[in-house]
Amino acid sequence: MPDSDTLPRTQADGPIRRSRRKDARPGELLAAALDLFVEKGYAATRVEEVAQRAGVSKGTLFLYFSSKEELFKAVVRENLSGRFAQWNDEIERFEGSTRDMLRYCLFNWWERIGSTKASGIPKLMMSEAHNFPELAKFYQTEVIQPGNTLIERILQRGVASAEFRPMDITYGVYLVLAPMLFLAMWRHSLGSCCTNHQPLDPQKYLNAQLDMLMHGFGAETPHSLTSNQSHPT
Amino acid sequence: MPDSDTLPRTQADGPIRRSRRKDARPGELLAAALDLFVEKGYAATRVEEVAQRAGVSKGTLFLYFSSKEELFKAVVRENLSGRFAQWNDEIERFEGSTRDMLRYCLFNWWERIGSTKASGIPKLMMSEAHNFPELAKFYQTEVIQPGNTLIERILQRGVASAEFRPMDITYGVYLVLAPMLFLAMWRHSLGSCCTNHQPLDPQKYLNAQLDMLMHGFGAETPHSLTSNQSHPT
Amino acid sequence: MPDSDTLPRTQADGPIRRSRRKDARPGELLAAALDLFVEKGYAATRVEEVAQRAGVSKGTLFLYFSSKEELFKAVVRENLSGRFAQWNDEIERFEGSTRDMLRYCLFNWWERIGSTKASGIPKLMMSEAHNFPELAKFYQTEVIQPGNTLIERILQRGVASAEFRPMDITYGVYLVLAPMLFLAMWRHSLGSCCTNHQPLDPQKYLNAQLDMLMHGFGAETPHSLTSNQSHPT
Amino acid sequence: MPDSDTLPRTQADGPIRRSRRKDARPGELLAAALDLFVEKGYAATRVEEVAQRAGVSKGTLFLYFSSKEELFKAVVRENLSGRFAQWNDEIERFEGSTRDMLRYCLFNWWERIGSTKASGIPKLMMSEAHNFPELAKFYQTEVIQPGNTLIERILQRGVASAEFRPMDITYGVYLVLAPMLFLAMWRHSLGSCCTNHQPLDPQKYLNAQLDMLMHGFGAETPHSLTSNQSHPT
DNA sequence: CATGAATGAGTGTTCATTCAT
DNA sequence: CATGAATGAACACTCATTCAT
Repeated sequence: MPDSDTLPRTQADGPIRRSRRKDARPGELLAAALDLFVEKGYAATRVEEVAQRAGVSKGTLFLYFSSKEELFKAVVRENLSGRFAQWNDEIERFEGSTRDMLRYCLFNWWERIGSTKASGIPKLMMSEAHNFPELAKFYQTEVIQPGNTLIERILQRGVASAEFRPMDITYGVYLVLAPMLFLAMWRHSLGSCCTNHQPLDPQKYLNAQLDMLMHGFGAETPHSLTSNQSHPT
Repeated sequence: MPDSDTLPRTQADGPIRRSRRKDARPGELLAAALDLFVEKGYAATRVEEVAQRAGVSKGTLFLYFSSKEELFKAVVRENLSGRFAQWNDEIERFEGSTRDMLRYCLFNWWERIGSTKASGIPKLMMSEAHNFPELAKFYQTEVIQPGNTLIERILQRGVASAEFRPMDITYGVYLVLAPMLFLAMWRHSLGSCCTNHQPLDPQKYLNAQLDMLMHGFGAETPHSLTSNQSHPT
Repeated sequence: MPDSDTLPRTQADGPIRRSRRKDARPGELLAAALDLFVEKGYAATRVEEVAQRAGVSKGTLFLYFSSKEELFKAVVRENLSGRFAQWNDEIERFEGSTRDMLRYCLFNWWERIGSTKASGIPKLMMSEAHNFPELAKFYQTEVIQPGNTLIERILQRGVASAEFRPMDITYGVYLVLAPMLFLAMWRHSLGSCCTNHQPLDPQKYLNAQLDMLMHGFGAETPHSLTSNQSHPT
Repeated sequence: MPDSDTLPRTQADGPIRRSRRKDARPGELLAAALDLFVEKGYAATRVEEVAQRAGVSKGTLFLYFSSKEELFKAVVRENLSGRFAQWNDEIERFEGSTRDMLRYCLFNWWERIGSTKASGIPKLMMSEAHNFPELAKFYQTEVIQPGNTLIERILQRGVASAEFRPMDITYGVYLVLAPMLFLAMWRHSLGSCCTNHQPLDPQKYLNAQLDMLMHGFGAETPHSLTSNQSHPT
């Protein structure tokens, strides 16, 4: 799917890449970089290893990305921030109850982000934000703020339609965000190794969190949607 | 007294002697290391800085810890002195509603762990679990499982007393855990830098989460405990 | 017309063909290279920048010059097209006092060489002579010696006509040469950056030097201190 | 001689070197650095080579000098700028004619700077000033300005005592400076290779220049050609 | 025991050079 | 002929680790 065609290019489109016909190279590099960044962290990832995994030389990498930092930013754009435009669209076009919208959002996030390697990026940022303030600021602007705005809209819609009770939206956002980020972090850290007894089924986890949110946000329906949390997908 | 210095060593010299009589030095080193590892992550922490903060030379550090990796492991292990025994006691002795018990637990955790340096340990584990699987396993058994058990007990008490509706306890635990860990990590990473607009007031955050849990867990009270979220402390 | 392309090559292919029929390309490259070598020095000049300024690709540059070093040598050699023949003519035809001749020479040099890009060549040679001894030797025979001879003739003319007092011509040449070369180098280096206060007006500078030479060379001066220059130490 | 004790330390005294008893190391490094910088230029000199020539490892060099740039600055301070204090003293204490003072200065400069490797530094700066504006600014402040001031004082003294005729001091400085710098540059570039025919005897050269200056600066000469310096073009 | 000087492998980045198209 | 994508050898600088004192 030509998702990337609609990506909003926030920077001058990669200072280097010129020819359109051979975008395979940057793509492979971005994939390799995502893998390694998520696996080893930003600092511990060596650019040469990224290049090797993409099957090119170190010099070639710098042909497409002017620095390690730009490479990372490109990874974030490719996997996270570049998708908000589409998501905002989907939210705006969504017809149905805000509860369904919220459910749709969570499970959609899970499918497109949470269950993929992309969910390693938030974990990475949490781990390394302190050491790379430039990247932290970038992430703040490109991911956190759009994400928060997205959730805010949903909550405001719910409050406006009287589905949700009035709330402090700022902390309402955290009520939605925390479970998602926790899930992402868990999968990429403690959950991925040695928690073999009870592997935390994401579907069940998200259903539980969603059920909880419904009750918490719910305005009048006291003990309602506890039955059919099954994910429609 | 250095009696043992004159005794013939009957055991093969382990690479690092952790003599018990002078724990002052290792203690200061471990404290300094905790600070720095939490603040900057494993890779970005320089052993020299750890030594400086502990007031000793780099060489001395290596006298006590044979490598940076060993230092890191020691830091994590050292800070896992189980407080769970005490907490389990407190829980068992607790008289009052399970809702109050839950509230007590969260705010207590915040005061004793979340708001202190100790909350850096979970952050460390989340960040570095991938690179130190043995430590992760250790953390799993020493912290995760006891913690989960503690929360499980609370939930089971609530269900038993019909305060909480029946639930899948396994995922109920995550409903409680996720907001706490998210708070701890957020404060140590993205929340501490460049989120200048709204610094996430922990009290408000925990109240919101608690309110949410109460609604979610609540069995019959549809719109109840929304009044007294004020932290008793 | 590419006739020669179809002819069998009777000579061993030199690594670089410098065909005369399309000197446009090498010419532009040499001009661009001169600019950049003078401005930034040999090491700091990137061949890609040279190619860009000449409007061709990096690969094309290497089509004409087998290496950066060869390019540099070509730049220096190319710009040593002896103007000395013409100057010698002018000097020989010059009618007037030798003082005027000397003045004419200095200001003429300034106009044709010193103030133009050509003054970059002496700077290049001074800067890089150590790294390119062959070039230095070449420069020595092609520029230094003819130049010295030219100045020698002027001085000898002055001495012959009794305008100048007798002198060791060899060092008299340096008296004329030093100020000129100093001016050329100064403008291309320290004088061009950060000497913001007083940008060294070349006219004034040359006038001052010339005035000095006139006094120094002047024959009639009564109490010339030419006797005891011996260094006291 | 404890020259260095009187050096004005313009920066916080070398951020690293702490123990006073082992200054051998920095000294050897500075000597090696001077050698190589002069021989190969700033950019082309590899710090590892400096370290090797000093008999230490690359890491050790960075123990004493925090960067290549600081190393270079230290070399300049050690060999040039650090000596102005002493020279200014000598000038102020000098008793005798200003002509003798000027002669003393030139020959003294030759002995202490011109004839040593230190004279390679001005050449180096001329060659690389464009590429390292930081260094150029440093050199401007630490060497050129003090040097100019020193010469200005001499000239002003001569004018004040009526030994020298009135002059534009700014360009008078260049009259003194140009021959010295030319000599330094010549020795380190074209003069050092392949000019084997006539090796430019520095004593003779300086005497000739000095003689010239004396005549040029001389006050009493009756028919000074100061009138027609106007450029005929 | 404690030090801190010394080390050298490793990291991000640059750039002359090559070569398939 | 001309291109520009690809390369890999360097380089400045860092930092965990060692060891003589």
